[in-house]
Amino acid sequence: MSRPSSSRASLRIREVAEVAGVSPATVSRALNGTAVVRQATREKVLAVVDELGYRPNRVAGNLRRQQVQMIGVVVSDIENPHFTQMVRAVEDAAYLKGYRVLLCNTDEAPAKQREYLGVLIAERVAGAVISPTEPGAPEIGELIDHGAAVVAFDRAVADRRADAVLAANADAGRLATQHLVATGHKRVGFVSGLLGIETAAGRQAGYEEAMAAAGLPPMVALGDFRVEGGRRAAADLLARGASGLIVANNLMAVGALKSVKDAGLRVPADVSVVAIDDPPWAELTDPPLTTLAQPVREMAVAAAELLVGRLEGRRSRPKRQVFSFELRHRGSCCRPPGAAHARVRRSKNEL
Amino acid sequence: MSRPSSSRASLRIREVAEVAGVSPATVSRALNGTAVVRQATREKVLAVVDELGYRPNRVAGNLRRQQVQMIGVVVSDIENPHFTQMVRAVEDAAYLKGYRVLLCNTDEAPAKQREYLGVLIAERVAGAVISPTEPGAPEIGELIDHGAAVVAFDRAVADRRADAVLAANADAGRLATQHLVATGHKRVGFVSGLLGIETAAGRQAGYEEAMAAAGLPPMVALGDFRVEGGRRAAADLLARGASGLIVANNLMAVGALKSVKDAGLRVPADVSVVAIDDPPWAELTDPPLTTLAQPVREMAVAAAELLVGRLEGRRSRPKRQVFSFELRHRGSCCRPPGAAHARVRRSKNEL
DNA sequence: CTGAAAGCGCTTACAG
DNA sequence: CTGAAAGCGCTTACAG
Repeated sequence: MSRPSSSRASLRIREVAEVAGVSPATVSRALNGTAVVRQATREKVLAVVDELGYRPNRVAGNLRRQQVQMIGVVVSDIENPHFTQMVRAVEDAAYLKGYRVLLCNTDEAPAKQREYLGVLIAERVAGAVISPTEPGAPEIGELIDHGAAVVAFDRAVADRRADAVLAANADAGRLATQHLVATGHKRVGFVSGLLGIETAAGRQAGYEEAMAAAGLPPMVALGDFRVEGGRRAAADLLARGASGLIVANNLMAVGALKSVKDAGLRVPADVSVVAIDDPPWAELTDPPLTTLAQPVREMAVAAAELLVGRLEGRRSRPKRQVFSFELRHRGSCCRPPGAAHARVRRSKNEL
Repeated sequence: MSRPSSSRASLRIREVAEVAGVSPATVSRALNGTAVVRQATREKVLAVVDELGYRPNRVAGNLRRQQVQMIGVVVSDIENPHFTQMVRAVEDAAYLKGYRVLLCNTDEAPAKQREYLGVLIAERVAGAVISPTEPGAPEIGELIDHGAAVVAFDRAVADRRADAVLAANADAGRLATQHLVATGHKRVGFVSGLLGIETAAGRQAGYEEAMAAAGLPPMVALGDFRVEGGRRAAADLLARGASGLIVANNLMAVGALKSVKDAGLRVPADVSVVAIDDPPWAELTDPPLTTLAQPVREMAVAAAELLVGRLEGRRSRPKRQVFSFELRHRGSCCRPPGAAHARVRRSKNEL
């Protein structure tokens, strides 16, 4: 049982050494197990450490060892369930390996990304998982120059030295489109994400390709990967007569569902909806949402493993892993309202 | 425009000083603005810094300054939307003040909490926002001994020197109960949280008090604050004939809704449900969920402000702020099935 | 197996 | 306004 003195806060390794009757070097060795220490000496030291409540100052250790057991996680917004899951999985893996997680939200703002990357460089973190807003930011290369292991998540980075864990975004757009087309839809609208973001562009490209292959004209409305933009874009597409909606991410799906309701329409009777991303609430909506799910957890684990692999010194050429989406059939798609169905129907009541 | 040399990674302040023709002290002063530097000198220094791509090593600075601009955020699980919101709001406030956020998930495991608190002490963080799993852990006091500002969030800590931002949990239990009782329910069940967690205990106490005041017998089933425990506990209460369910947190609400569905019952026709916590998906469920919402964002901002206040040196006796819940009427409550209604009704279809 | 000494890369009294 | 020197608290070659 430790019974720390009240002044433990200012304790340095020297005090511990004096009390234990050894040198600071021996205390360090006993504590870190970095060299052989006589059993009795070690026990004495540890007893004194415990008794005094000594807590080695890691900041000093980090400087001396030229090593910081910390990794940065850079995402647009941890409140996006996609990134929440990712961050959690990375934290788990990091924790097991003795690394800490520094959380950085960029809000898709290049300036904020740059600033946070600057912080990661300055703090000399051992590595970073980055879902870049600006994939070509020079700070990413700088971070790598400084010896950090970098894994791009969701979106590639320009620097070729980084590992990457990506999802097959074009496939997602294509699969969603093919699903709606096969169900009988001809007027399939796409609620797109922020222009210039790789995941958004890929998903849209897959959609356009599949529409072209089906001989159908594309209908795209620009969203912003957020709830409100999704609502507006979906409203636009509904006004243009879309009977099926593909929504490029989970936040915009919330907006799109609202928009359908606002228009007095019903899912799926009047409008079929497929969302890309599979948030935890997809099963809870009315009706449950058909989605294209990416294996976020697996992807995060892969990212963490790539990172830890490099942190532990395994060298190899940069790796790029691409994960597949999976269509999860739930209740938000059916045949479009045709001859047998009224085009627009009022929702029964709002409750 | 900077055109950094390829060896910028190993640059130290000394090299910069040599190139600029000044001493390291002057470079430091020019960079930090901690003392007056002649205009021309400063410009020369900054030009060289930019040209060489010099990035001061913050680990060294932290050690020298005896100050780390980092705060720890300790929660059970960032995937719980309640904590996701909290962490995000704290990160925002921290970012504005120049502090970084170290993310710590404890999974309600005292051992993990202790280990992470040990990390925060060792890293000599400036402060921490803690939603404790073990409110009496000695590491909390140690952290404060080491000069860190500590704010307890959601749950109080034993150490009296910490600030606290809490919610009126007993009120939440009471309000939920009174709402169901006023709606006509007599068999109101309570899906409780983990025994020993303050928020769980408070919410349950409010429920029991309100039931007693209404002359009704309490019906409690033990959950665990997670989805699966909520499902089991709700199933138990339904089997015992509950017509109304109060669920002690948002994760268990997901389980409780599943459980109602599994039993072939419908919300609210057969069973009314009130959830404590107001997750983002509460509006999306079928029907939308009536909840007791706490102002998480406001609470997180309050926590961050208390923290920053102490970090910036404002001393005062520990503060304790208690926030109120608000009943958000949505669609998951109505009169219990009485003479006019069949007790059990099959759900129409599952789709 | 252990200690004395150097040094990680900064910042900051101190002196001028 | 600027520089030389000390020192933050560790860890680790080096010597014994």
